[in-house]
Amino acid sequence: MRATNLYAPTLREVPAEAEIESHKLMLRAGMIRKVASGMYTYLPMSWRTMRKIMNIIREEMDAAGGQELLMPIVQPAEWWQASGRWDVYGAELWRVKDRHDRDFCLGPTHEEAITMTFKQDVRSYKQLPLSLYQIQTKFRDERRPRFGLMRGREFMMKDMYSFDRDEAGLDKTYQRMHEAYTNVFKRCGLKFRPVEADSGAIGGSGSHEFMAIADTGESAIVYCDTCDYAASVEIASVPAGACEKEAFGETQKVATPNCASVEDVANFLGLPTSTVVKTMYYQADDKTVLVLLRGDRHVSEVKLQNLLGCLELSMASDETVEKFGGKAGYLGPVGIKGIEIIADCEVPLMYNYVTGANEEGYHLLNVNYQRGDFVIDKVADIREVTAGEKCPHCGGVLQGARGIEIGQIFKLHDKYSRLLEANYTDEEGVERPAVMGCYGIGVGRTMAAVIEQSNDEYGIIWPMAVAPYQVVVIPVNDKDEALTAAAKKIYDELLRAKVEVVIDDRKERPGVKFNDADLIGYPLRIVVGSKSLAKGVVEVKIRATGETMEIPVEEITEWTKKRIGEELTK
RNA sequence: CGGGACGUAGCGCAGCUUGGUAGCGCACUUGAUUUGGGAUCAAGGGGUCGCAGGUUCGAAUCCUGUCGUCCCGACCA
Repeated sequence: MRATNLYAPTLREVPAEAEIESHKLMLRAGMIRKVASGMYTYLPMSWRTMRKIMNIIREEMDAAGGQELLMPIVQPAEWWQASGRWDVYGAELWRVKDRHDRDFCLGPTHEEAITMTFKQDVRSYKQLPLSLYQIQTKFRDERRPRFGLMRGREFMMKDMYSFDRDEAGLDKTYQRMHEAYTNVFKRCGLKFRPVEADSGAIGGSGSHEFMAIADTGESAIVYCDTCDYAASVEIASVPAGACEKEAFGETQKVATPNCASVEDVANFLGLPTSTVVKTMYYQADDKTVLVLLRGDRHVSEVKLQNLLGCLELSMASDETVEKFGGKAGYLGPVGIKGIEIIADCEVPLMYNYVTGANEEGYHLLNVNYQRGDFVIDKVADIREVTAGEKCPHCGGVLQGARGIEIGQIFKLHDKYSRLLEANYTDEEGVERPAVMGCYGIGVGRTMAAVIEQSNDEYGIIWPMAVAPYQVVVIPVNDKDEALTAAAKKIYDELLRAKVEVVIDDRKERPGVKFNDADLIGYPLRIVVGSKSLAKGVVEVKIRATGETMEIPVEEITEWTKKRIGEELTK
């Protein structure tokens, strides 16, 4: 490709809308342009990379027994009503009507669609197991699209669905997909970790998220430094440690003016926040519950929602709180009746702690559940784990990190096959629902994650396997005919050798070409200059390491092919 | 959905407080010189100031509404 024809409109200045490095670089390198919030046009450079990532995914999915198909983006409302998700999915489901006023949605995922496909044609255990996948545009009307391709409303996703006869079969398929995902992300050059995760609105249990490690990641994870345990903080579970036994102190009401937060109270009383028990009212669908937690802990709303089995969970309003006898900012469990009280596992083990007095400006000291100061209806693990705690598997120390969720695998079991009646007949002639799994990869997000992990002050540093082009050839002076002819010859030879190469034949000064080459991130740069040419060599620069070397002109094609081969098998 | 901010040329911004008919840098076009890390000079082109009302002799500027965009939070495969 000649740079004079290449549609890669680079920018010197960063558009004001971009916040994180991958978004800025994709805009600056002329890879994407925004159409509306959360919707982008993929210009040729990003689409080449997207296609490479999709092909890596295809190869690994096919190797793991998958077969590619393509379902419609638009799906009838009836399918979603049948699975119950027409109501459950909420405002994120992008609903549309046709001219007859019939309801449809733009597919955010395809469990219903694939299950309906399956049930049309699969009858017998002899047809199982079966794994089907597609790579397709998905729509989710996100509340807050952000960070460019990281969280779009329209995005590219690979989604695979597996059908097995039983749980044992699903376990095998799931494991195989776990390995396939590991291969995909390795080949993309990512630093990543599979973590135990919540299965969310999709339903089912048993799930791993594949997290690309990056400080700008939206998800917090913990991982063990001595074993392979890793989990999202929302779901990570560490057993509550017993507290040192203390004698019950006498409960006292103390004035704590203007101390409406745990931190204020602890500072005011000169105590650590871990000696406070905080009280929160949550609205779970139509029901209000009271939640108790050690003062320095955070509620995992995921765990709480799973415990309560509710669709919507949010903090209750001040009016609701007061209806139950609470006083916002000074909440406590003592004397509260008529509401379910849920305590995190740590709370019943604590002694002599501080709670609100349900009276503005007052707290209680030396409160003890074990003495019967208040009641608890349910004890459960409802808190987020923090870095520094003990690994639940091996006792090592948990480390904290942030990650970009680039893939997730779920065990769906028979949730959809039962609801949509996707059954097969076994050897005994008994009809059984197929046991399903689903496996997603965000293609654009994977591309963004690669950039997020691999860039410097000059631009993108593409791993060879996903670079839009592998090599750029830069003639350094467009007036020197011998030089441009030599560059053209090298370019033609590389093309013949099936190298993905761009020649920067623009009438620009060398500095402009070098800067664009760094910004776009070609893994290899071949510079043809008059001084080196006089010596019969060209200069090669490796983008990733910055190292430069001189290669004789007649060897450059072979050298380049060899180098690309090495990079691709690394 | 709650909180905050911003919409002026393709991009980055100034002008708005104190109303007088729009400006800077980059990019773009033409010519000349220049050619190993974002050149120089000269001459050009490009904007219903997001949109709609209102106030005023006069609105980018003041008022009201509306749409869009971004950030933080909540939420989310």
